[in-house]
Parts: sequence; C-alpha cells; structure tokens
Amino acid sequence: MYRTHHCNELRKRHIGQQVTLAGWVHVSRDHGGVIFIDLRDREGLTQVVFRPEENAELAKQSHSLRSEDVIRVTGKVAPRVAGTGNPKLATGDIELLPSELEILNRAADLPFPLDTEISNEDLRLTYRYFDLRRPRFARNLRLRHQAAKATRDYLDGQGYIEVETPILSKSTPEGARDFLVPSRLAPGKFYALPQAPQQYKQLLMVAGVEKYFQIAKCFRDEDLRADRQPEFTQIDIESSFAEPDDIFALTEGMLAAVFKATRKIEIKTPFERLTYREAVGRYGSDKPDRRFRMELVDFGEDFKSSSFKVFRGALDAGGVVKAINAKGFASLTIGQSDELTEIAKNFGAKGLAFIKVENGEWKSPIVKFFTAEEKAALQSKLEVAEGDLILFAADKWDIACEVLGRLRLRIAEYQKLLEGNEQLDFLWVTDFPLLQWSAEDNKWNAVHHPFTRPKTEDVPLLDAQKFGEVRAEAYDVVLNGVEIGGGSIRIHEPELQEKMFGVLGVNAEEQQVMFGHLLRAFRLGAPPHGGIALGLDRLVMLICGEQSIRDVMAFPKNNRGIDLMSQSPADVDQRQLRDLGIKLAGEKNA
RNA sequence: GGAGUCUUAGCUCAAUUGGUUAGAGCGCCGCCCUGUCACGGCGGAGGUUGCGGGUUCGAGCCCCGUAGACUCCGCCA
Repeated sequence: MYRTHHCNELRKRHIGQQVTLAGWVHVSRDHGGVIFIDLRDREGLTQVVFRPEENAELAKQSHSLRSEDVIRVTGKVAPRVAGTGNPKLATGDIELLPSELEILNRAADLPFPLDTEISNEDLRLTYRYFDLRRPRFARNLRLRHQAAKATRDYLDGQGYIEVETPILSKSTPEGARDFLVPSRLAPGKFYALPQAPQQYKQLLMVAGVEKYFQIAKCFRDEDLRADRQPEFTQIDIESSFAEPDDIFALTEGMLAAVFKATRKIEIKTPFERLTYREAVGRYGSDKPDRRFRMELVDFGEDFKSSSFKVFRGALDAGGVVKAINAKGFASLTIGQSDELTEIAKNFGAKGLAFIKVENGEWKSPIVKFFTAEEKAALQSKLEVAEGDLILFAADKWDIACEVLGRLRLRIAEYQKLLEGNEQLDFLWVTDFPLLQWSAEDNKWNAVHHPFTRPKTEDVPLLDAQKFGEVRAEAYDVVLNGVEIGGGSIRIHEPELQEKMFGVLGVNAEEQQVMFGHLLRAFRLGAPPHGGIALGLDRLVMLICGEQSIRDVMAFPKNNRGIDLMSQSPADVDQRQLRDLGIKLAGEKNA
C-alpha cells in the first residue's frame, strides 16, 4: 500500500501506530534543529516532525523540503508535546515522527502562493492544475460531484433513465451560434455541436423512452460572461404524458435532493409561482431576486390626468408610470446618481425622474407638477419616509419595468442589501410569451425555442396573428435572481409544429431540410411531452457560494474563450486542413 | 461591436502636486535558530512601471494610441 491513512485521519486513538502518509509539503517551519512539515492531501493536514536526536540523517534531509514537494513518510503517531496541540487542525492532537522519508517529486519555484488569495486570473488559469490544489476548489469540485450524483440518484428513483445523445450533431437556424465541426468523409459539410439535446430528447419521447434525463455537455458560440462559458453542462430532462405540474414537482424534488446532498439543508417545496407578467411587473425582471423588496409600484391610475407631461404622455401612449422606493438611499453620491441615470438610458428610458426625501422635504425638479392627490398616492403606496429615494419610469410597459428592475438590482448592490444573506429563494416563473418581435431580423422569434407549445387557450390568438399576445406553456426556475433552469411542454402534433415554423418564417421547404426528421417522427405517434433543462454550472455556483461558474469548472476558458493552460484554440497543420477540404480565407495581415 | 475598471519585482501591493538611486510584505538564494503551526532573526538577488508615441528641464503619475485581463450592454432558440 502506498499509504496507510490520509492526512485528515489520524487521531489520538492512533497514537503508537506505525503509519505511512503521502502528500504535498503544505508549509515547512525549519527551526534549525527541529523541523515541522504540514503534510497535505485532499483530505487535510497532518504535522510531521523531524528531530535530529531521533534520526539525524532524516532531519538533515528534511531541511531541503520546500512547499509543494511531494513526499512519503513512514513513522509513528505520537501525541503532541503538552501545550502544543493545534485546535485549528482536526489532526491537531497528534503528529507523525517519521523513520523514513521519501521525496517522490520536487516542486520548482511556485508561480504564485497557494496560501493567499490572488487576483491575477490569467496566471491562475495558466496554472489551473496548480490553482485547483486550493481547498476551496477541492471543495467546489466535490460539491459538484455530489450534486451530479444526487441528481442521478433522484431521477433514477423516479424512473428516469440516462441516455446519451450525439455530440456530433446538426446545425439548426435560430438560437445561439453553433460550433461547427468539418466532416472529412463528406467534404464541405459540417456537424454542429449541440446547443442542447433538445431535438434528440424529443425524438426519444417518440421512441417510447417516456422518462429521459442526461447530464449533458452543451456548446454555444456566443460571447462569454461570469456565468456563461462556451461549453457548459445541463441537467436535461424530458417526460412523456407530463403536464407542467409534473415537471414542477419533479424539479422541486430533485433540487431538494441536491441541496440536501450538498449543503445538508432542507429547502421548502413547492416553490412559489409567478407569471411572467407578475414577475416583470413587480420586480422588473423575469428572474426576480426577491430576497429584498423594493418592488415596482404602478401609478397609472393616479397620474392618468396629471399635468406632468412626461407621465401623462407615457400613459396616453398606452404606457405605464411606475416607481420604486430605495429606502434610505436619498444620500446617494453624485457618481451613483449619474450611474443610475446611465443605466436608465441604457435600457431605453429617456431620463430618470427622482424624489429625494431629506429634512422632511421632497427634493425633486418634478414635484412642483404634482397635485396634492398625486403626492398622497405616492406617499401611501410607496410608504415614503425620511431619507428615501423614489425613482420613476414612464414608458412602454416592458421598458419601464426593465429600467426599474435594473435600477433595483444596482441599488441593492450599492446598499449592500444582500450582504451575508443566506436565504435561498426559489420560484417558478410561468406563462412566458411564446414569441417576440425582432426588429433586427424583422420577424417574430421564439422566446424559448420553436418546439414550445402555445397555451391551448391562446392558440386562437396565434391563428388571429396576434403573435405578441400568445403565451407559451413555458416556465423558468429561478434561485436568488439567477435563472437556473427553463423548460416547456412541447408541440407533439406535426400540424401545430408546421404552423409554428411558419410563424417563425421557416418555409415548407426549409422545414423539410432542417426539421424533416422531427416532423416525420411526429407523424408516427408522438406522445404529448415536456421537460426542463437546468444549468448544472450555475446551480453548483450558487451551492458553492461562488460568483462565477469558472470557479466550479475544472478547466474553464477565459473571457475570450481561450484556455490559457493549453493555449487552445490553436493553429492546425496544413495537412489537417487539406484532409477536411478547408482553405483559410486570407491571412489577417496578408 | 460598445461602455467601465484595471495593468509597477515571481505574487500581493505602495510611491505626496510631475521631482534625487521606484519601496514594503510574501516567495527565492545564503547564514543563524530544537516546539512551531502565517515560526523567528541577519544578509542578498530580483524592475525597460504592459507596449508605442507625445507634453515637460524632468513622467510610474498628465495626454494620445495600442495590447491584455475582468465586469457589464449587445448577443446567449
């Protein structure tokens, strides 16, 4: 046996035993005579003590040990000298007095220290295998494993079977940009890496699998963010003969199992539900963070005959007047005020109207336009008090809501409303719109995806071409303001699917070329079905309390999609390109 | 594609209004140190201040450009 115990195992009861440990030199404290080594493995630390009077030869050797050298020591477990125990260490009551020392591998000078946090992410990603030795990452990787295992165990218990679907797949229009893989056997043709196993899982429903899941790698060639990587992992689930309530209950049970396995906590189920209209109307977001209030309040009725033209104009044009009360934030700085105005403009507002309540006075350039009744309405609905900051948005519903929603989040950050907050606020957002007008493409696009089922009662709206009003049988699950998953009941009838493609501007011929397999499948007895996909990375990020999914992936890419460790993407050999029938279109500087 | 912040020793940071030879801690090297646990003490090496240009008697600091990193917007069915 290479070792008899790990480094977080030895206790008082082992005193006197002969043991062998292996691991990394975490730190060495060399007193010239006696030398202390904290030996580390993934489980923890054990102090190893070399004493010249016990073994002069070994002690001499031990002076050369440096941080991160890999060693094996064999010796006797001994009690610590009275009064020198270390209560901070689980193994702090004992130490190892070695009779053998084997240096398995020396470590060169370290690129950065492991015992302090460093901010240079470039360097950390370049030496990712080294950075991962930090206990924080050891913990994150382990939590990720436990989350995945709990997911599999739970779904297995519910009768779901894991089926793998192809990574070499087919490019589809709409959605994210695909990663393409050139085909050697069919020159000029390309596979695409799946953005999600969406079509395959629906075809598995047609295949009679009934209950499918997969912890699936997905690929999207879009710009990166703290919570977006070009390759990421979804918990992908699909069930035949399922209604939304079935998917909700399954997801809730699964998340409960995951949080139990990882954080050892019971989460409250079922989750609350909000419709899309409610969520956006009250929080200015379809993934509301409800851990603080600052809700959007509607003042349409109160200002419908206002003499303040900005509000009146918005209402007359069919828009809304809404406000939030940032309690106690009247003292914001000029810089903060400027940034809030900037945010408002960024999301489509023409300006940002506000009231500061200071010294019992409403300080604002617009208060003079308000009647006593209007002021009274603001006062009571917003519970205005000394020190408050009221912010207004008067615009089309979606713009006003988004502006205030974004301001709400930024102000919460300024005010540190979530500092130390341990709450887990899960909710469902339901009844998403089915379609969204794209000015850029000059057509209607699917909000979720083209296979999403319209709500049955809204199908007449679809026929009446009132596309903006059609609601989808689609839902998102949100945790603390982060969308951790989304899904829908799907279309299983070929006629409805063709109609949907038609609305999306995919003509009959294109439908056959791109989705013929799916439409043919639907003609061979496709059961009603629906499902959900959860972002495993984001979920684990929240479980670990991290700010970025990079911190819960073993080998993430940087902001520009580059793996700094392996330097990919990289040039390829000309011969490889020739095999694929690919010629690069002009070198950049040629 | 756009906006913001940042870039000084291997790492984390400092350097007054633009002013002498750019400093400190950690790490590294050498010497000393027998109960530490962020061990301690003495000494040493280590810098084209991201890069290019400009203003100035003089630039780490001001200006312009450029590269890179991160965060956000666009984008992400």
